[in-house]
Amino acid sequence: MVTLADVARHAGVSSSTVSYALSGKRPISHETRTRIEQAITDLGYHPNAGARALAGKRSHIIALVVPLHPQVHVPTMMEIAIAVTVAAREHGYDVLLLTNDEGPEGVRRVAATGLADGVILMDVRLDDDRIPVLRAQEIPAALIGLPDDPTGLSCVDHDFATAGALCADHLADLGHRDIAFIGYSSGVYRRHAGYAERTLNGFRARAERRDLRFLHRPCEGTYESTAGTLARILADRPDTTGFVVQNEAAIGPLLSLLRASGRTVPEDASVIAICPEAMAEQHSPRLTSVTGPKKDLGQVAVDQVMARIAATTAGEQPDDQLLLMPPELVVRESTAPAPRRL
Amino acid sequence: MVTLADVARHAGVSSSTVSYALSGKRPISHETRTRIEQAITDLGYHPNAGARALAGKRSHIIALVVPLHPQVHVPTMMEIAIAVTVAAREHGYDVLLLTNDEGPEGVRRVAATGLADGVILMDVRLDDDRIPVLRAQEIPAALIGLPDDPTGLSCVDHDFATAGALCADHLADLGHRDIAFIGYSSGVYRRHAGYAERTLNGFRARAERRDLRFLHRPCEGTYESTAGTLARILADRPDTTGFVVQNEAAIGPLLSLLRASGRTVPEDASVIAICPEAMAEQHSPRLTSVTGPKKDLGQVAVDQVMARIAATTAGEQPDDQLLLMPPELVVRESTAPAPRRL
DNA sequence: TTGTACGCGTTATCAG
DNA sequence: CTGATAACGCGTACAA
Repeated sequence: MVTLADVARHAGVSSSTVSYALSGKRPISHETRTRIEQAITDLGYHPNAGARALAGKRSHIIALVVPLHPQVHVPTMMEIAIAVTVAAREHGYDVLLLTNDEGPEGVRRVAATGLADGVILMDVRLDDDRIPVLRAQEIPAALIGLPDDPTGLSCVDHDFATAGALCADHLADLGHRDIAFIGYSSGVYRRHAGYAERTLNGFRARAERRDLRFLHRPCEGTYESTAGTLARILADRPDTTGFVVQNEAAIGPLLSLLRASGRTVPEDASVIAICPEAMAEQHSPRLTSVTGPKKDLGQVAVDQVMARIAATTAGEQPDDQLLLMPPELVVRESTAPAPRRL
Repeated sequence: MVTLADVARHAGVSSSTVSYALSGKRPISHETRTRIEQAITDLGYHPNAGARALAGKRSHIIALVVPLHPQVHVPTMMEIAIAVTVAAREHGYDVLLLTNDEGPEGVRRVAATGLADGVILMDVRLDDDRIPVLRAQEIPAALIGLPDDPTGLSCVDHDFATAGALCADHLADLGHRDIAFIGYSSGVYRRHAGYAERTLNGFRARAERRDLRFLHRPCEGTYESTAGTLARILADRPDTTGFVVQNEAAIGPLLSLLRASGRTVPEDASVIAICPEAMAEQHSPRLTSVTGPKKDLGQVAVDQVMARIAATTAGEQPDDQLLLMPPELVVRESTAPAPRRL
């Protein structure tokens, strides 16, 4: 293995000079700098990560904790994970993947051993048991999701309440009066996943203000459960003309079932989905949707941890950030004015 | 920070004794062992990862390289990633997530800096440019996928050729004569993703032996592209009664479209999917499918890298493993004997 | 602008 | 069974 000392010898300088040349923490004359660079490529030097972590007290690694049995949409999760990884690299950081089966202990472990300089938590529950660990370890952290007490933490999430409200407004504007909200499986609501509750609350509040009658139905998302859900909705409220879907998996089945029941979208029924754009574009008809912002949550979370790491390194108290990113309503082909009552 | 020396002092032993007590690399008397354990919990000691990596020459980290813009099914990818992470933990290893936008350079980087002790590559192409790097760096590696030259490497993948053959056999056994194979988007075939080609070849060979007439059509998987694909198939071969689908995204649309065209599954048309079991169960009717084995590819890949790391550590030449895991045909509700010709 | 020298926390060798 | 002690490779305060 080629060490920094080897490079120093080859370039005829001291090892500290090489170190500083690499870190840029003090000025180096143009000449010695080029000699050092030459030596580095000649020898094929790569700094040793372990030694760097030991001496520098920073591992240049952040941990990303992903849910083990994701109730959330997996591709969305993966997209965030990838965005985190790419964004971290731009800060010279690598990403350690942790699954939630280690539980809070996993977070404690990577923090206490110094394996990670910071942590990003996905799929945060309102009362999340990993949060006390973050506080106790005083490790820089960012949450993707919103716990019920975010003090001392940086958080980022979609503004799901607004997303719900946008759906209600859009359907109300089109003259729909009876709306069905098809949500995630009931387990998600029971687990107190914040996003599900917040969407529903935002929708409910706006729906009431706009004098909408509505039904909320959890749904597993399989074809059969969606069929059951839809049947119950139509039995309970035959006049339902507007559908809001938050369960990505239920979208395909729902469209299929509406068609099968003789209802044409959007002439007989309007459907609005809370989902990524790509998914909205993929269906037929293309779906009117409420979608998160362009700038990825993962990217924001990385910026937040980096800010906290920087502050901690500087001996300062990092300040808490709380970012709820506004969603956008994109009108496509699946919503239209409510049909006239017969 | 609590160090090993602190523990030693507190327990009244030398630091080397503590180190050995933890690693188990030499016998420790029961009494001192308990004193040490006591001290560790009293002080809340956690070994420092950087120091461990530096002194021990092993980081206890493996890198997992995931595709950036996955042409493959994302949930399947995520499942593998999670399986890798869990399996690695059981060996005392953590997983570093690398995306492919760093290209071969990313692999070089983590290997050369000693950040990772081993590498697992996903979405391996037949002629993959990361493989030369693995060979040059002599880093323990396992590939999920099959390159055209696997010498010096350990590989694991589904036996896609057999999967294709099983599909052909099952439909032939049921008396179908005209089959359509709906595959991944054409880009996948152009990229020489081994799995797509191998499935098709396996299917083709068996289909010819069984005197089947068949059509292969790439498909993007959106509702509209699937509609186009199906229309072309039925125009070209109106007598087609059997469908093999390898594109997960196309399954939902295909079922929907067959229904819309007045064809009942399985009475008028049989559909067999090459996909995970959960997905096959999710559709209506539940799909006859060819599915990978229970034991996860990720788990196997981890075992393979661990074996190579162990061999390398012992100064031995690791032996190459090549594991093609046999798929299973599960008959469900979507296939039936071919309809009589009218 | 450059060099010297020490410390980071563990592992492993060599004595006892 | 246990203790000293020398690496491991790099960062940085201090000195020049």
